[in-house]
Amino acid sequence: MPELPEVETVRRGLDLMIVGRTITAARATGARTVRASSAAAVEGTAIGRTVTATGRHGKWMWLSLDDEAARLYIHLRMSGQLLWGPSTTAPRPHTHVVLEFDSDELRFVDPRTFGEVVPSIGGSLIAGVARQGPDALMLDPDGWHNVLVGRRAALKSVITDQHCVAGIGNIYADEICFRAGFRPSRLVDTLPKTAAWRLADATTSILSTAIEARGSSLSDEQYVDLLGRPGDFQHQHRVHARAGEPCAKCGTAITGGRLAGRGTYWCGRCQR
DNA sequence: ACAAATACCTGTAAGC
DNA sequence: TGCTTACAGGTATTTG
Repeated sequence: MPELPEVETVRRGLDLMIVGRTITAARATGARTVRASSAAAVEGTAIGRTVTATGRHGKWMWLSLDDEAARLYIHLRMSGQLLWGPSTTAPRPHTHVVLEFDSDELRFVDPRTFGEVVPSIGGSLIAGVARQGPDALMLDPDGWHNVLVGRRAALKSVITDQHCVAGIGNIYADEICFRAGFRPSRLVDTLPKTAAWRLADATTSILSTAIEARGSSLSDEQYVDLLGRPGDFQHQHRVHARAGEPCAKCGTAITGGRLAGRGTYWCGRCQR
């Protein structure tokens, strides 16, 4: 599922492929994908404009366009994909928004329609982005202290809450908890004073390594990059979806369970 | 004010 | 074989 490393991989692809190019046509046929505004608003914001830059905060990414401080914000949620290729490529089911760049096009494909494309004009932040906590890659130990202080919920619940810290989802939360040595269910107000340092180190290490590996693709291959290629970081997962396998550090079988309704994995010996 | 549960979706896989 | 059910999970909303 697209979390910060997958979104960043797609954003870097967009940087290479479409910055400097002009949108010659736009079609928004998926009503749910443009539910925050309308098909006309998305198409009208896009057509005729040149992409000047790309950006990302947490799991949101955007295209900056060349006048009126216009932007197109994109969130893939769980099953969303952005795919780039020649306009002659066969159309895929569940294609909800298409941006044409002469003979190439960018397609937003999303079977489960949780994803969104949101236009913005005049430099105003859209609501979904304005509510986000600090980006997970921007947090130092002091920042982590501020995320944790005053909270009592389970650690995994806090670090997957985008209002607290943006970009970490179910997969990377498990991997970060493992690297930091804390159980996902550990209540935040029982953490030691070193927790902010350990979480800062674990998060920076896991996320930056995952970006280098171009993200994680699980068995369903829901996540692929702009050119349809899966990522490689799933081979470096230590706990996520590895119930019963030996822990890489101590050999104890990895435990699988549920926390806050989500599949959760940890080592009962290395994580406390 | 905070935390837990639920709704929103479709494709896939397991169980009977 | 074919049906039903559970599960996958991000986030806004609802409930506790």
